[in-house]
Amino acid sequence: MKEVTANFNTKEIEREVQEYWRTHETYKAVKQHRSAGKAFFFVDGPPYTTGQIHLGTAWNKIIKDSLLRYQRMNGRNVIDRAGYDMHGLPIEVKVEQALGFSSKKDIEKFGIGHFIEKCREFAIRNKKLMDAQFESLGIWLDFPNAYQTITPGYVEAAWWTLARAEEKGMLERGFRVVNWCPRCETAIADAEVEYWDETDPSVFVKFPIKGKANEFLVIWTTTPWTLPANVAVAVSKEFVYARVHAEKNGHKEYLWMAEPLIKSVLKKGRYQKFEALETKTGADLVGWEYDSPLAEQVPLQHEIAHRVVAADFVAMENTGMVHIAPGHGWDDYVLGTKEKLAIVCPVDGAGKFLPVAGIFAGKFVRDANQDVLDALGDHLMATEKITHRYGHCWRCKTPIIFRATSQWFLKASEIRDLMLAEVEKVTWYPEWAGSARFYDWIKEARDWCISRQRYWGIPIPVWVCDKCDKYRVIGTIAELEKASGTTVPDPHRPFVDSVTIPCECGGEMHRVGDIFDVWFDSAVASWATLGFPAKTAEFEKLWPADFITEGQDQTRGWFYSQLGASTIAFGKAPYKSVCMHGFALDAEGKKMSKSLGNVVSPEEVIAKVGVDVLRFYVLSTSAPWDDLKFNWDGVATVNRAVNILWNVYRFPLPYMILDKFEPQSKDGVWDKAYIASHLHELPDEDRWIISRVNTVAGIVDAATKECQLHRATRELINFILEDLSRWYVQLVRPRMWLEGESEQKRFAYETIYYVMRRLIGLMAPFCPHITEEIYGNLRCRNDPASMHMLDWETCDDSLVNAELEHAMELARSFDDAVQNARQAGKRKLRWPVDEVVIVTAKEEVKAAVARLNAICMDRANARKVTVVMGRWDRIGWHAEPVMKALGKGFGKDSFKVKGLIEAADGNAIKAATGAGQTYTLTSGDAKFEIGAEHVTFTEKLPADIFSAPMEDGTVYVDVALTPDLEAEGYAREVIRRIQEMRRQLDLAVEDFITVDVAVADKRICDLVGANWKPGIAEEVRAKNLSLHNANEPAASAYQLIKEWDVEGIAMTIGISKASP
RNA sequence: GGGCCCGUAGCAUAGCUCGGUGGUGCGCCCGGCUGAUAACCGGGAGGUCAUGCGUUCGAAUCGCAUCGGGCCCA
Repeated sequence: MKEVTANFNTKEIEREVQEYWRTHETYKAVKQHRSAGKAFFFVDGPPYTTGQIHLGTAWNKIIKDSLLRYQRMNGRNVIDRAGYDMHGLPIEVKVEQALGFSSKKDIEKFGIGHFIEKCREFAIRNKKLMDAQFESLGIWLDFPNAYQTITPGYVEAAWWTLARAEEKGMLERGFRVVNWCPRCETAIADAEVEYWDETDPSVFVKFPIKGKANEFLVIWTTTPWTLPANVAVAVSKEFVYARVHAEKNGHKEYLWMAEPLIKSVLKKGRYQKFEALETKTGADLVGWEYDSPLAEQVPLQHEIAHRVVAADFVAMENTGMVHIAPGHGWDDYVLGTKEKLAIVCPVDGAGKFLPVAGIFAGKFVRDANQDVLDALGDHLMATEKITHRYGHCWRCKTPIIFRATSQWFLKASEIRDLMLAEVEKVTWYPEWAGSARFYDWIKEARDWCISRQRYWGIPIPVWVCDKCDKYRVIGTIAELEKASGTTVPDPHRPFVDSVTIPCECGGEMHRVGDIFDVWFDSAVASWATLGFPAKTAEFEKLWPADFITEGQDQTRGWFYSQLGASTIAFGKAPYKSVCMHGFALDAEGKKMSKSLGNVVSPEEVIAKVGVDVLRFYVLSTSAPWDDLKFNWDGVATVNRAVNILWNVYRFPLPYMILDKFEPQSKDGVWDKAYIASHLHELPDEDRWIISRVNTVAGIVDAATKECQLHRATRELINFILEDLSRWYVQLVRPRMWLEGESEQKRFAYETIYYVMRRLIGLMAPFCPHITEEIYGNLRCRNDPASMHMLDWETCDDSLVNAELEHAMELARSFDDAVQNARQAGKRKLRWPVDEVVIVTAKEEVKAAVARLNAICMDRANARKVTVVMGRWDRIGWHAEPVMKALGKGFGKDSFKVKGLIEAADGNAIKAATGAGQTYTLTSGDAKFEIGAEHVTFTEKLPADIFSAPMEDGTVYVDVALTPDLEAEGYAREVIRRIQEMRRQLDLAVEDFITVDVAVADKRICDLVGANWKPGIAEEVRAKNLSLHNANEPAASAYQLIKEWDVEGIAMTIGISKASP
């Protein structure tokens, strides 16, 4: 053991500990140590390689690390491979920006191969940056061996999974409407669409009814550019529609729309007169034919037979008639398929109209809105603006469009029930994350469009014959090599694009151009990380995962994508338990974002308070599943608690070292059995703190098992502050100062040692650095080299004494009350008091005070601490007049009587009225008879007695001084000042001094001199002490002379270090 | 528009499952200790428990509605 500095420098300690771990390969050694244990298969949700971790990412990994360290200490062989998500559009967009590209044409010109190389470099560079950031957080995951979604083996896992989907008929090639980003020129998943407000046109358009002159259907839309793709108008069967005769500026026409909406629509169209002529239900309208108002300008529209159809999604708003373009809307598409409407999409991947769109050809769709309105001419009935929520591409923020294209789908909707059944088998923390949130999300599951028309991703392993259109899904690289007769060194684009497979029909199969949705990459992580399908042994042994934990945003993300892929491939959930955690927000509960300028980075926190404090803070400040409102005050509070831990640890070290203390050990290994075998000899405070640390261990263990990390860490912080620092250390201090060999001191050392070892064991999963540092200093010669190799210890019931814990709680409550009462009586703690009395009705309190009497006396600085059951006879009564009764009984003498009652002996009045008699008050000649109705009583304390409530009782402190008490009080004042001066001279604890004390007041001087000279000399380690009455400073030359004012008495004290 | 979570002193939170005088920490004010000392400890002030309605003898807690924040969805 060595002494440690008072300046608790977390950063320095953490740097040293991490350096120690590095040079001793501690992580590896710990893994080796647990390698024979039962496996605990954890799958790291792969962060996307953006290069910069934020507070939320740090929190995520801290939760993982804490729980995994807990599992390791419990003997589990933890599969802890880290992972990174390294493909996808976000990286492509970053690289495009770096290269100054604005469209896919730029990429194709640059060369797909070159572009992918840039993306790969970007991903790998960022992965390395993030490795370092995670490791600086003390995260013990296998980073050097992290799974990366870009490796051939990983790609193969995705291919294999798709092959299973095809086998089971879950893969579908479909011409369907998808969310489409016109800038990225790719389909994007529902999950990749972000919504915010956009302002768009809101227009009412007249469609001429076939064969009826001057008669129209009125529809409403916010996307005029979809009108060139209109094929139908939808109505609700139940709604009532009306034929309206409308007149505007002398022009008359007939309009059809939902009857309840006539007024609002015609007002918008600025019609001066209108009149409903007849009504029909929607069902009656079905089958009506109409012409497109754009037939002239758009050749495509000539081909289409437009008609009215019924749909259940039509709402009673706008006109009650909905424009249907099955190529540009999801509902439209579904309806179009059902009604066998033409599904037309005259828009290319870049969002520009094709030649079939006639006059609009080449125009970008959103720019074409005005052109369409112009082209509508008289058919445009009204136009205004509307601001509504609109979808955008998650990466480039471009407003999306809906576009019917040929895509690949996994039929997730067909396995919905199986997924729901699997979700119920998973253990969720908290329970509602699964039963409510995730469950509801899966109920809505739609087919999953997995194809993207991009470059940096896992190529979809589907080869299509250019002759017979038959397709084949390739499951492994070996299979591809065999089928194609080519070696495949890298399964990425563009290389795989050039690999062809001969078809049975004699034609040649080419790979489809698409890559996977990047969410599919991480979806296969639980088996890809085990090297499956190339290797199967580990998979068979370990899969599915024992545990995963991620943020609540992953409900729709990784929790779902994994479940979907796994249910398709294996028919079951890929994880057994899931902890869903919250989001890291700023102090106001707002999302941290660069634009708001409220971002706090983990580095910033670490720079101020260190890693362990950050870890302890994020774990203790909120429940994992609640959002974390980051707050610097909270960080400072946790920092203080950790600092107190450091002080508690540091405090006994100098004494232990001075006494060459070694804890009981066997063969150089700490033997904690000492505590159990000596328990009955230990003083109560030792037995109490031993009991407490075990009780706490039980709570921490139970909480951690249930992912209640906030409860575990709060319990620990509370133990450090309340039990250790504020109580045990205060009680045990005098025993540290005992000279020479002493059993009591030895007990204190062994107890402190035990408690510290147990405490750092409990804290190790959460604060791995400071616990390692303390352990490194405390450990015995042959103890394991690292704290993290020790086994987890929960509560040892044989060391718990609930009765003693409760008794001590009462003693603490007593202590608080005494301090409170002393404060009221203005008697400092340094001054002894004669007696403290506790009045209580509870036997428990009496027993506790009897058992812990020495502690109570010491804490109260009292000569006696006694318990009175029921009522203490020194408490008197004070009578208070009841004016209402006095007025009735004494009339105009009331006020006189009031004064008399207040001045009278309350005890006497109470005795008389309590016995049913009256009490006579006299004033001059007047006599007044006081009855029970005239007075109420309050307690009256004798002078010098002050009280304060404690748990189940009241504490009374007698602060009256006797010469004896006064002598000790002054003696203590003198001692304190000499000690203060010792410190000023920077003397060592064991140094001796010579002292001269000149006291200006003769009475005080004699009082103290009579009995206290030896006591003072001993306390301050004085070889010579002279105490004399004088008004002048002592003449002799002392190293330090100071004048003091002690409670109004002038004293001059000189001290010097004595020669040894 | 829908699902889930959250709202308790200046700040951060416990209590809510299962109704019975709202605790704690930080900060603030006052004090103590002085062999943990740039440390430690005690006391005090500070609350419409987001708002409203309801159930109940009694609601922070149960129900409904509204408002605000977060995540997700349409």
